[in-house]
Amino acid sequence: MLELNVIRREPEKVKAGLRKRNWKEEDLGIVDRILALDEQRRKLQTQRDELLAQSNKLSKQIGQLFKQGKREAVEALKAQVTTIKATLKELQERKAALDTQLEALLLSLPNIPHPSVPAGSSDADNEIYKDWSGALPQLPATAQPHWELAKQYGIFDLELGAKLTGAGFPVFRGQGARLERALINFFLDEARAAGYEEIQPPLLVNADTARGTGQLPDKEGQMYYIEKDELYLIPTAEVPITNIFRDAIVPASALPIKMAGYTPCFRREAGSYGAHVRGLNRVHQFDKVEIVQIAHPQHSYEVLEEMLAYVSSLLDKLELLYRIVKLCGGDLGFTAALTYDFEVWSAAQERWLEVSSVSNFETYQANRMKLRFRDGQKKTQLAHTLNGSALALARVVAALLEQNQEPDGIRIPQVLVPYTGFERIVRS
RNA sequence: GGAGGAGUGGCCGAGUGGUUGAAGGCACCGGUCUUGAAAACCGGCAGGGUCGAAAGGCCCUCGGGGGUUCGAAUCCCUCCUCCUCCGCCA
Repeated sequence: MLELNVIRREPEKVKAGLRKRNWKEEDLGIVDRILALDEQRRKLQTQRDELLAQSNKLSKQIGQLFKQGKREAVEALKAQVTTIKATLKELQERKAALDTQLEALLLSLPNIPHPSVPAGSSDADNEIYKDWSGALPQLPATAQPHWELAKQYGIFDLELGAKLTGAGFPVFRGQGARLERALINFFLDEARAAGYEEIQPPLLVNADTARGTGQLPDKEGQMYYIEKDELYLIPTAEVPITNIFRDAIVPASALPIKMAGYTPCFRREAGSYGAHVRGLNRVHQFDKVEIVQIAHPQHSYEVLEEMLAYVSSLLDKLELLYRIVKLCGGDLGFTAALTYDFEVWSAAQERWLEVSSVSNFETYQANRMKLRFRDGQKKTQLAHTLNGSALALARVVAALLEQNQEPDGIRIPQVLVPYTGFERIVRS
């Protein structure tokens, strides 16, 4: 949620941000509507507060008079307060209505893109931030996409998942399951070495938590919802981990706070069709290690760089080819100010697969969560939140399988061997 | 799931209708003292909204919501959470 005082102070900047997100001119009026509502709300509140002050004062007097036993005076004042209360009730109702309206409008406003975010309407307009420098490898003509390899080597089984649950729920088996577990452990160990506290959060969250990071109300349809208990399955560990600090005030000296956690992620997303969703390209449940940082506003972009370097180091260690893409205004998520995607080269599919998304949300999430820090004096200030996948497993597995396929098996990157306990995946 | 108990500021804890946004203690911050530190002493120390150039004023918040009352941390209703016992269970 954008800060109201930012909208008050710089409405034009907010509108410019919305334009970058390709909002139509006629929709920008929301900013003015918010300002108008805010103005009304403040007026109403001033009136209300004055009446409350009067009534509080009279009530205190009544208390004193009562002690002195002045019954008639008490009755007269009581009548006065009752009159005030009647007016007050009406004001309260109007204010509550305004508050609700204002809140709804504020929730519907996305974050303002960082100045460096390129213009554009779709992923085709994203800027290549760091390209793969070498030549893309040519696999032999016999090379298989990962879903074929999965069948040959018994790595995962989507049909079996469909039997147990439905489409998009892979069942990993044998060496495939061990590879999955190896990657999770590798990523967690790396994160710990980089100074992240390991977190194991709940996989189900309540509405307050889902709202805090911005999944509600914007992306309600993307989450699985358990109606009976009013709980949501997490689409990413970002949600519970960032919300650890919801309604918290931390000392400035504690920043940056670094946390990492492994969780399965659940996505209902309708998705597209065809080859782009085959195999592990797009599934309803996948594993991911997420890194989250809570940073001082002055340093959050340095932190973002640090996170980029960290994710790069993981991909380097896994010997995967990747590039980094800076998302354009049209592709940028609702809550992010700046996002870099990491895309890994899927050799057999001859396309780039997104394996990580690293974002700075500035104060957008913090404002919803009331996540603040206390600076030098007494004042509290909203912190910046950042997160990134480090990494999303399913697609990393897809790329690893394809890139490392050899006639007699699939080679495991050196760094993973201590985790898998085997050097090759072979036909069973 | 059943029965009982409890939820007060960063923590402990007093407070059962009238200057209580809340005693006292701990922690923390500043100061005095000290060569320095500790101890002792003095002072400060909730968040938010709103008005104001500022100083400061006013309003809201004692688990959440609603109600009774001129007035509620204190009474009533409801929901949530935690604890104890029983049941069930990985």
